[in-house]
Amino acid sequence: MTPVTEKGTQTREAILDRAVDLASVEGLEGLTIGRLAAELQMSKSGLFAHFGSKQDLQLATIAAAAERFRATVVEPALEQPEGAARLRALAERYLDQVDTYSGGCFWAATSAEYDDRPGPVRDAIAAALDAWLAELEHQARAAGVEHPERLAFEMYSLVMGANARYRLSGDKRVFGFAREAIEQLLPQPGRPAQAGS
Amino acid sequence: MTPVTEKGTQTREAILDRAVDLASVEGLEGLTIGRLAAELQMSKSGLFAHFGSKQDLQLATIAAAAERFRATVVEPALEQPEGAARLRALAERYLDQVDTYSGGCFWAATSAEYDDRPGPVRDAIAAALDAWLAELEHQARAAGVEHPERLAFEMYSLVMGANARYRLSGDKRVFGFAREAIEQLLPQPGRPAQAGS
DNA sequence: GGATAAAACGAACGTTCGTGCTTTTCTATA
DNA sequence: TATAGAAAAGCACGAACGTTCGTTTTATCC
Repeated sequence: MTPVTEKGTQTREAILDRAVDLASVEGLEGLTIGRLAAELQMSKSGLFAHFGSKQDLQLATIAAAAERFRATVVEPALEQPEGAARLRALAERYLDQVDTYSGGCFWAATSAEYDDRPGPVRDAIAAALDAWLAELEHQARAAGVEHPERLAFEMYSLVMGANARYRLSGDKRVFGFAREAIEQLLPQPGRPAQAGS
Repeated sequence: MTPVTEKGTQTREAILDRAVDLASVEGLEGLTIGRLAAELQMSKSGLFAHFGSKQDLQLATIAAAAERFRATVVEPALEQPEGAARLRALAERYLDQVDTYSGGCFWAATSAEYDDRPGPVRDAIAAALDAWLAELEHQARAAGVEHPERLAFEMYSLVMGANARYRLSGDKRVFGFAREAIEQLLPQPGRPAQAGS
C-alpha cells in the first residue's frame, strides 16, 4: 500500500504543529529541541535531523504558524464580502483564536521577542505581520473608510491589545471592549463615515 | 567623610539601570548574569552577590523599570490637570519614551514573555500593567467619558500597538496614527461625547 | 592607622543548550 | 521477501547557563 504522504513528511508536520503551540508559550528561543523531542517522545537527534539547525526549525515553525493563521482566521473570513463585513469577520476569528489556543497569539509572543534581533527569523516574523496589516488595510480600503492605513493600525492594536490583556489579566471583558471599539471604527449601515473624520 | 550612599547601593543601581535596558531588548530570560556582568565590566560572582538568585535580579529589574516608567511617563504628566489633558500627556510621554529607549517598551517585551509562566515574576509584571491600566481608567473617569474602562483599554492598545509596529517596521507614522486615534476617543473642547456612544 | 565588614573576584560545579557523527531500525518498493 | 534508502536513535562534544565557594581587594568606622 502506498501511503499518501511518506513517514518523514508527516513526522515533520507533527513536529511543527507542536512547535507552533510551544513557541506561543515559550517563545522561539524557549522552543528548545530537547523539550520538543521529549513532548513528541522522540530523540533530540532524530528530531534535529528534520531541520539541520535551530534557526531552520524556527523559520519552519513561523511558516507553519502563518499557515495555521491563514486557515483559522483569514480563510473563514473569505465567506464575507470584502469591506466592513470581512473586517468584522477577521476580527472575530482572531479573537476566537486567541481564546482557543492555550498559548495565545503566536505573533504577539514572537514579534515582541525578536523585534530587536536582526536576522532571518525577525525578517520572517516581520513579513507575516506586514501581510496581516496589508490585508486589514486592503479591506479597509474596500470598506471605503477615509484613512485605511490608520484603521488597519487601530484594528491591529485593538485585537493585539485584547490578546495581551487577556493573557495577563484573564479578564474576558477585553474581548467585548475590542469588539465595541472596532465597531465604532467601521462604517455603519445607513451612516457612511467612520475612523477619524 | 561620610558618603551619601554606600558603594554597594550605587553599584546595585548601576546594575539595575543597565538591566532594564538589556531586558527590554533580550527579555527577562535573555537577561543573563554573565552578559550583564561583562557589560558592566565586573565579575559574574560579584554581580550575582547583589541579588542571590536570578529571580531576585529579575524582580529587582521589574521594580527599577516601574520606577523609571513612573519618573519618565507618569510624573511629568502630573503637570496637566486630571482628565483629558492628563491622558493626552500620558500618551505623549509614553510614545516619546518608546522612541527614546533603544529597546522600546520594557513592559511590552516582558509581559509577552511571561504571560504564560506563572510565578512571582509574572505577578510583578501583571501588577505593574494593572496599575497602568488603572491610572488610565482613573483619568478617563475624571475626563467624564462614558466608558472609562473601555477607553483605558483602547489607549493601552493604541500606544502598545504603536510600540510594537514601530519596533518591527520602523515606520514612525504609527505614532501619528496612535495620536489621532486617541484624540478621537477623548472629549473634544466644545463637544462633550466620545468613545463609543 | 588598624580592625572589621562589605564588595568584588576567579575558579569550578552540575545542567542544559545546539550540533555532529555513527549505528540501528523502519519502510517502501522490485 | 529481499534490499536500498530514509528515518530515528545513541552518544559525545563544546559552550553557556545559574550558582557556590574560598580568597582578595576595597570601604567604612573607632
